[in-house]
Amino acid sequence: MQTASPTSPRTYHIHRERQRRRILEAAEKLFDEHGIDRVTMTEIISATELRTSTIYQYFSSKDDIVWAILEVVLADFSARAKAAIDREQTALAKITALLELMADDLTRKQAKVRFLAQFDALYARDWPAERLLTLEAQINPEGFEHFSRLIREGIADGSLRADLDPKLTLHAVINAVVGAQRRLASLGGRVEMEYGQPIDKLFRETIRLLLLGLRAA
Amino acid sequence: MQTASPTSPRTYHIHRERQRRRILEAAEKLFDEHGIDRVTMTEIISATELRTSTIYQYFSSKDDIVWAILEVVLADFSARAKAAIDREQTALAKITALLELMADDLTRKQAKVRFLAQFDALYARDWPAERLLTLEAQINPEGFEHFSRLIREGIADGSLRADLDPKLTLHAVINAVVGAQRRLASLGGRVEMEYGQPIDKLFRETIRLLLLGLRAA
Amino acid sequence: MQTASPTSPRTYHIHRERQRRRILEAAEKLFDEHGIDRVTMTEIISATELRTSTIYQYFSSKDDIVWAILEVVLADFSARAKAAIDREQTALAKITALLELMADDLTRKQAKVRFLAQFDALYARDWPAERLLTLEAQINPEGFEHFSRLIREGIADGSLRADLDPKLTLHAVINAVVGAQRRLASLGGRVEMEYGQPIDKLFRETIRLLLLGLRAA
Amino acid sequence: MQTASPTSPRTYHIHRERQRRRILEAAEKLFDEHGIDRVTMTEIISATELRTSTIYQYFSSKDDIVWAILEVVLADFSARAKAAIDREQTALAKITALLELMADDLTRKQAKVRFLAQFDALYARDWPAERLLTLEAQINPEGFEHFSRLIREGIADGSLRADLDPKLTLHAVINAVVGAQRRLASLGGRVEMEYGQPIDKLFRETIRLLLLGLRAA
DNA sequence: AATGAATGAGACTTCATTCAT
DNA sequence: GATGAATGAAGTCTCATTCAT
Repeated sequence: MQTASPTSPRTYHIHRERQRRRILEAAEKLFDEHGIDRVTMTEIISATELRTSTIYQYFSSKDDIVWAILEVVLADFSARAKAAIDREQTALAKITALLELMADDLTRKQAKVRFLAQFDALYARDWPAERLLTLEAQINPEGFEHFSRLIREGIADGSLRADLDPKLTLHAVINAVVGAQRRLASLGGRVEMEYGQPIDKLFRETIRLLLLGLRAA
Repeated sequence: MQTASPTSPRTYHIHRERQRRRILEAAEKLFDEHGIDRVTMTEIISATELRTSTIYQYFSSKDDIVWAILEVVLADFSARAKAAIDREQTALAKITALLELMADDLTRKQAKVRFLAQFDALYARDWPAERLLTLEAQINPEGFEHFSRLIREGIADGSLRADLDPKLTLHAVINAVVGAQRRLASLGGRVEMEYGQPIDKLFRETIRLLLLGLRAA
Repeated sequence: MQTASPTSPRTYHIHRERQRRRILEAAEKLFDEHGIDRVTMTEIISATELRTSTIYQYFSSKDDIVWAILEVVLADFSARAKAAIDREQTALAKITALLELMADDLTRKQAKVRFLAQFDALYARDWPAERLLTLEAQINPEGFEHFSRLIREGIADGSLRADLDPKLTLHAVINAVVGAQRRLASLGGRVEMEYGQPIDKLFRETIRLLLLGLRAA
Repeated sequence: MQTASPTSPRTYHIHRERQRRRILEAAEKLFDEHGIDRVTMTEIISATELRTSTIYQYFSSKDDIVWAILEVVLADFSARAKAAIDREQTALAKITALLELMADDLTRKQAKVRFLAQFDALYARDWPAERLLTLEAQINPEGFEHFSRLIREGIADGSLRADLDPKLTLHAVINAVVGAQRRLASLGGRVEMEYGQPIDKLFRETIRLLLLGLRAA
């Protein structure tokens, strides 16, 4: 697919950016439909209407594409999470807002959650852990420090139980919620078949119980 | 690789069973070390010291091997779960026992949990959901009926909060706990790196919070 | 499939013969359904309810089975052909009877004709021509001598054109008729689709024209 | 095997076409020497001096190659047949020309005839009949209509017997002639051994008799 | 006579990626 | 920047047959 040949450096840049995005979108769609590891470069290429070798001018490998998508998805979530948290006052309200955001995403952006689930599974053994840490640090420079602080604030403001461990509790909650959310997104219709309950009801019940567990008596 | 030649029909059967198990064990080990989808038949074959064609006399495909392992793992867990639950009296105690069993498995049988995590991820899009349902039905004929009953009993015996939904709550808990457990097993050392906390502490904290959420006030 | 263990030599023989026939029948059915070369030993074996290695006690190879079937089919046809020819007086009537027998077989024993077609195709490059010649000599010791004689008789009795070549004509006719018959049997429904005419009408028209060509004016 | 590197789009196309033909020729030669089904991809590949994966850039499967050869062979024959027929005036002369063309092919292009014979035999049960019909329609859009017309013309111009059936006769003749021709090509030397007559004499005698049968008295 | 187990020798493809222009 | 051609390296599975009992 020939695009009008660009002339100025400015046009070059715009063109390149558009192509890049086109590739990413095609890949994301395919990843969601068939699973990351079951999508071949050839498929991405034909969905993009570029030629095989052209794509390698934009991304140096299939992994590169996956990571580029991850970056976008994580950055987007992180920004929204920050906004949601900042809108609230008490620590409990902040945590609640965060978890509710995840519930919304499960309903409204299920494909993206599924992508993250696949990413975890596939890459759990492959990457040097640093690569993800670097990416996270870059997106969310504060890191997990934030969590400890939130728990301490909550104990202080009386919204959370006093016996929680600042360095542990919120990590445990996040892990469980992320695990639950991604499992539901991955299994999709299968869970509903097995459990006889819609995905979002299940997830919201999980959140409710965890918050009950966190809340000061 | 010639094994001592069997003679009677009885011996035949024993021999066959032993070979089968040998294959399964080799495969399981490899799956755990490199990930189900990254293990090739060729690798399984050379780990088994059987010839290619011999393996196919026992299992008709790689998938077949995966499902056979799944069956063993699920059956084993199911039996232990039943035993653990039966030892307890109140509903809360039963649920606690179940979750604690999962914590034990995470510590002591991490490889198996990781296998299950990979299975879910890989097969989420592949299998006809029925295949798993059939397998589960066969292993645990009672199915999820049990969960509803447990919640009802717990409300009755005063060990659980009165506002729980028998058809929903325990399913949500199980999904969250399974999601958390498998995520921890999959990510392994990476979680510790990221969260600065050992896997089992994180998981036990998750359980503690959920039980707090379930418990009658 | 265990058959009551035979005791006397007599019983042995009967048993062996029955097994042999069972194998042959199963194979012939499969050959017709899927094509000789597409049927595997495994399929024949499971159709027979014998064990893999048992079959090799009866036939030393797949080829062996094919040839054994061929023998039966050819012998049967040869016997009927001889009978049909002997019933007639003039050479033309004898030839007509022979061709009509082939038309009957095309209609009533299409599967067998198809088998012969496949045999020709498959074995055209494989066997030492002698093997077939030997078989034919054994079934029909007179061989193609017969044909020359028939033409000569026909010229003498005035039923055939005088300008026919005893050493050539009937061979040409037989080749054409066999070619036509087997082609129709192989292509089956496809010919009807392509030509819009039923198989046996096509074949009988072929015969009619050839006989018109042979007949004295 | 690197071929002189192409440059312009024009050159690319020529290069591609040449490679394609090279593959087809190598395959056809092998098919003729050993039989379609006994030739493996590996053999075709090493005959072509291309790498495995390169071949698959040109043809997606062995079947694909077979069909591509078929297309060429049929198109070539069809063109020559049309030319031969168009050169003649009476229907009988046209039919004679067609049959004589087939006799020439049997002598001069025996390998191609053998290919067709094998194709029929091998694919008789496999293809969706439509695939061949489509191919034929594309090569010879007029189809079998032509045959009916020829017979009608011949009856009108007095060159053919009046009692022929326009919808049947020529189809029957073609089937017989094709059957005879392919059988002779397939069995090759074997026929001569069995019948003591050279292939082309046998075939020409067949034609002569059929034409005698068709001709007005 | 029957049979369980084993296997050598391949068959057909697939896929991410690179090179040269 | 775009692209046509090429490819190394695997990967999964099949099948007729034999051997030892």
